[in-house]
Amino acid sequence: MVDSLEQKTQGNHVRTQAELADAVGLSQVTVQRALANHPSVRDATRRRVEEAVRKYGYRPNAAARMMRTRKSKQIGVMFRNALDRPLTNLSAFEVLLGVNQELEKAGYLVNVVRIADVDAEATDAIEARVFREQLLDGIIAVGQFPESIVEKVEDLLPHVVWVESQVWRPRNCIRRDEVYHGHLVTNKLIEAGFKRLVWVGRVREKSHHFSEDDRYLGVCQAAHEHGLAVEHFDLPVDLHGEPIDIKTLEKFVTPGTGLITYDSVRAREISFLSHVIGRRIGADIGMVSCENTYIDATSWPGLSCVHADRFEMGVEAAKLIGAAMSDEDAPCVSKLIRGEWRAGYTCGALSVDGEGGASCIPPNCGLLSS
Amino acid sequence: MVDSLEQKTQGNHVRTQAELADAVGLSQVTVQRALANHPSVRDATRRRVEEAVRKYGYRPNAAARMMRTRKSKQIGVMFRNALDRPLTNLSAFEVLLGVNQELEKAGYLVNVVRIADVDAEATDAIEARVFREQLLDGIIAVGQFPESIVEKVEDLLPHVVWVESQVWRPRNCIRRDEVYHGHLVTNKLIEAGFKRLVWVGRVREKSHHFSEDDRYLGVCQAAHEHGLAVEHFDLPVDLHGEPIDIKTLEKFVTPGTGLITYDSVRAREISFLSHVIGRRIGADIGMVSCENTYIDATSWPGLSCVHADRFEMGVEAAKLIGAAMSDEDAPCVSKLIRGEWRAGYTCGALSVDGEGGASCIPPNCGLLSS
DNA sequence: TTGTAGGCGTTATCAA
DNA sequence: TTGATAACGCCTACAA
Repeated sequence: MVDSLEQKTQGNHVRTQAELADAVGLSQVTVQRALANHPSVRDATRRRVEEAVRKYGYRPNAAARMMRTRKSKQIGVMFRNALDRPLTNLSAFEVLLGVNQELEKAGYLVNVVRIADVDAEATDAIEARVFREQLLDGIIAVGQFPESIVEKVEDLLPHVVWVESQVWRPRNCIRRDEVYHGHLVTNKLIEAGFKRLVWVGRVREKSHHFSEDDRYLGVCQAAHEHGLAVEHFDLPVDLHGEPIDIKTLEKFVTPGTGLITYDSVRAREISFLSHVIGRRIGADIGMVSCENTYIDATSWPGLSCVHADRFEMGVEAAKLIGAAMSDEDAPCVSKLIRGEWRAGYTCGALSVDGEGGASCIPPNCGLLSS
Repeated sequence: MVDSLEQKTQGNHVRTQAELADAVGLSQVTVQRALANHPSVRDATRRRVEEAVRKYGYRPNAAARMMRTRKSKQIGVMFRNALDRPLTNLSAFEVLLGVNQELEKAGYLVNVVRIADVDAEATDAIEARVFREQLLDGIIAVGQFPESIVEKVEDLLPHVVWVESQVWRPRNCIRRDEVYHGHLVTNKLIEAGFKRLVWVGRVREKSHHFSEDDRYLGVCQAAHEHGLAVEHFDLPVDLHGEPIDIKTLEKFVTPGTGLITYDSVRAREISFLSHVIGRRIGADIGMVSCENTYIDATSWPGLSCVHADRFEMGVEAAKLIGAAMSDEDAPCVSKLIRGEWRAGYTCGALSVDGEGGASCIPPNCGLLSS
C-alpha cells in the first residue's frame, strides 16, 4: 500500500486527479472540486491541492473533460485555400488572429479548417476530420463558400458564424459595410477636387466576391449624388492574369483623374505602374483604396484608404459565437462593420495648376526626413 | 423493447456506435470493428454497417477516442503575435497552411497557438489552455521564442519541431539555408556587373532574428570572394520606426550600386522611395532580396530574389513531426531548405553607358503589353 | 465538508 | 466471425 503510494509520488509528474488525490491523501472527487473552485471545499484543502498541482505538474486531460461535458471548447476557423487564392488567405489569417485573441479568454482553442476545394461543389472538401467527427463546438467561416458547403456545415455544427461571406442573414453574420466604404472613399476624392472618377476593379463578372458589387455600388452612388460618372478598368491581380495594356493605363492614369481601387493590391500595382509610365500618384492624380490589409497599413501608411480591421472582425465574430455557445437564447444579431478613413497622401487636394506633380509626396508624410 | 429501438431509429441521426448497433441489429463491438476495418468482420456485415453510418449520419466522437487511445491527433502550430510584429504572422501563416495540408492526410488537426508575449520572459504566455492541459500530440513552433518558452514547451509536449527558430539542433528543426541565400543573391549582383554592394538590413543588433546574421554573412562571404566590400544601412520597417533620412537614401540608392535587401518589405520600400528621389531600380541600380513572401511572388513577380517557399517548409515540418509521432525511433534529421533564384528584373545587367535608366522595366516582363 | 458510485463513447482483451 | 466486459479520466448525483 504505502509502496505504491510512494511510487506514484516519486515520479515527479502525476497524470490524473486520482493520482493527485493519492499524493495529497484526499479523494479524487475532492481534488476535482478543489480544481473547479467548488464552494464546498475548505480553503486549507484547496491550497493543499493547488500546491500539489504545481509540485506534481498535474494537467487536466482535455479528452476526458470533453467526453464528460460533451463540449470540446474548440471552434474552427474555416477558409478556402486553393493555392491560387493567396489573398483569401491573408484576410482570413487576420480574422483568425482576432478570433483566437477573443476566444482564448473564454478557454476556447481554435482549429484550422482549410477548404482546399477546386471546383464549386467540393464534395470531398467537407470530408476533413473536423466534419467527419463530432469535435468542434462551432465554426467561424471566413469568405465565400459553395452553397453545398454552407448547408453541410450548418447541418453538422451547432453554431456557425459567417464572416465576409455571401451568407448574410439577420443573425450570426459579420460583414464590412462595403457600400459605405465605396461611398466614403469616393466622396473623399470628390472633396479633393477630382471630377473624373475611375473604378479600378471588376464589374459584374461571374464568381466574384460580393464586396466587388457593393463597393462599386457605393462608388456609383456617391458619384451620382455629385452628378459625376464613373469609368472603369481592371488590372490583373495574379501571376496568371493577362498583362495590362499600357495604352489603357495611359488613358486612365492621367492628371485630373481620381482612381478608386477595389483593394490595396490594385493600389500597389497602380502606384508601381504609374511610375513606369512616368506618372505620379498623389497630387494631380488621386487614388483611394476601398480596402487595405494590416500589412499595407504598416508598410504603406501613405495609401489613402478605408481601413477595416480584419483582426477586429475576428474579435466580433468570436463574440457572436461565444455568446451563442454560452447562452442558447443569445440574439447574435449580425453586424456591419464600418472601417475608418485613413487620409494618407495618395488623395491629396488637386492642384489646378499642376504644380503638385513634381513633388507629390509631402515632406512630412512620415516616410522621409531631410 | 421494440418501442425504444424504433424511437432510436426514427430520429434520423445516431450519436454512438451503440445506437448504430441497435439500428442494424449488431453488437456495438462489431460496429466498432467494422468501422476500424478489422479483418475479422464479414464483408456483408461491414457493408450493413457502412450503409447505416450514411443513413443515420453517425459521426465518431473524437473525445472518446482521444481518451481511449491517449492520442488527440491534434498538433499545434505556435507563433508569436505581438501586434507590432505582423511580418511574423505572415510567414507563420504560410507555414501553417503547409503543415495543415501535409498533416490532414494523416488525420491530424491543426490548432492555433498564438503567443502574444510582450516581454522576453512571457511567463504567462505559456498559460494558454493548450499548455495547461493535456491535449496536443505535438507542436510545430515557427519563429523565435524566449528560452523560457522553449524549455517549457519541450517539457510539456512529447514532440516539438522548430521552424525558422533560434533552436537549431541535429534533429527536429527546419531552417532555410540563409547563408547560402545571402551568398546566392550577392553573386547574382556581382555577375550583373555591380561592384558597389550595399546591404539593406540590420547589422549586429540585439534581439534580432538569426537570419539577419546569416544572410549578411553570406553576402559578405560572396563579396569577399570577389574582393569587394559591403556597405550597409537600414530602413524603418514599421509604423513606429524613425523616418528614413533622405540624404542616406541618395547616398546609397545611386547608379552603379547593387542593393541587397534583407527581405521583400525593404525591397518594396526601396522601390517606392527610389521613385520619390527620382531614381529607378532595375538597370543602373540593381536590387536583390534575400527573401520574399508568397504574396510578393504573386503581386511583384519582377523582384529579383530568392524564393524559399514557406508553405513547403510547413510541409517539411509536418513530415518531421508526423514521422516522430508514428515511429518513436524515427531519425527526424533536421533540414536546411534552399530556395530558388527568381531572376525578376530588378537585378538587370548593368548598362555601363547609363542607357538603361530611362526605361528600366523590360517590355516583356509580364506587367505591360503595348 | 468529504467520499462513493456510475456513466460519458470508444478501444482492447477476453471468451464464445 | 461476433459478443460481453473492462478500462480511459473526469464530472455529477447522492450518501455520509
